[in-house]
Amino acid sequence: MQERGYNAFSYADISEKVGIRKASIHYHFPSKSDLAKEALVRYRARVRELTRHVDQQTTDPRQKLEWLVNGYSMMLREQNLICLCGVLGAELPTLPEGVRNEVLGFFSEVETWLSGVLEQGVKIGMMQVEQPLELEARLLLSTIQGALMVARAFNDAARFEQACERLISHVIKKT
Amino acid sequence: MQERGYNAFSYADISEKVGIRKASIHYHFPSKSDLAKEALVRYRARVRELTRHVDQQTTDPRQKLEWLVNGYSMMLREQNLICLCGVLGAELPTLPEGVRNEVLGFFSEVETWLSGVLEQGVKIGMMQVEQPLELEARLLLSTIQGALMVARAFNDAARFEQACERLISHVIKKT
DNA sequence: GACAGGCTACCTACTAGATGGTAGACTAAG
DNA sequence: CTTAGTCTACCATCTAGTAGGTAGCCTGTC
Repeated sequence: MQERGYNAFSYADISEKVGIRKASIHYHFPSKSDLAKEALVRYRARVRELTRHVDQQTTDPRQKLEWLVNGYSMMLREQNLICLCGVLGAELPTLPEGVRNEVLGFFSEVETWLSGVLEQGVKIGMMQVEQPLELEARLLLSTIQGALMVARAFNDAARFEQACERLISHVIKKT
Repeated sequence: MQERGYNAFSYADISEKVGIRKASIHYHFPSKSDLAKEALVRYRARVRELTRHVDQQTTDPRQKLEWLVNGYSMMLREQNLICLCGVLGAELPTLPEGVRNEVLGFFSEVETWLSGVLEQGVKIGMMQVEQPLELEARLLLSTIQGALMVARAFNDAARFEQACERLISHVIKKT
């Protein structure tokens, strides 16, 4: 799903990969939207875990941002994958409502975390933002998603890293 | 295709919309990839026309960027559509090769144009970039694509405009 | 001017295979 | 004996794509 999107994977694909029959997968996930929803719940939990871990490991806001970027960067380099919600976001009008809501929830959650990081950076005088934090956070999320997509298209993970590095360095000015 | 992506539209959908039978569409576009390729050729031509028009209308590089952003913004507001190549980029691993190449070609072409605009801005002393123009152009493209996707997800075109405005104003510093 | 051949654009009817999903039997483990 | 998990076998529907036919138009030839 993360590789091919919601509309381009099937129960048969999964059946082949995990080695049990289609019907058995339907036993665990009655409908495709159940399956996708569960995948999203787990994906969100994983990302949440990463941000929590980062929050514990450092107080340096810039480093926090870089850690998130690094997480995506590794996924891109090692598995050629972009953000699950980036893929699904592009297919949004075709998704069942429950799935759509998970994707939107993910975006909101990440934006909220990013806002918090920026707020902290401003508070300790390390960053200087020029617009409401919320808008800065949205820009960060958008660029991450777009840069992942374009970088994978060109099979060039450096594109992603450079774009994020550039954005972090210059949109958030150090004083 | 621009709304739902490559994998979520069918000949039957088109047949219904244009009022001729599926087989007749196959007469004009034998395979789905032919159809998609042709759509991309025309989409690219449209965007190329826009950039050419912009190049003729103004020499102000900032205004040029804003015109491009405006083009997308209108598409988003009026038809709820994001960039065709943004949608297809997310599905890239599932696309036939010919289609994939058109998408990549589009990205390259836009990046080249953006580089040119930035170069001109630097030359006339209106902009000040801190990295190779190419990298700045890539950042712009990535943000445009990502911001379109996220903005449509939240059904909030202002998100797209704000993100682009923010990026144009601050990544490219006026001297 | 008539007529033959070819061409364009469409049609109906079909195919083989994939899709998400279900019914009901089997099996192993507690 | 129950139950969770798997299986085989099936279903209706949709998919891209094909075969073959037809109506109308253009063009070259007698």
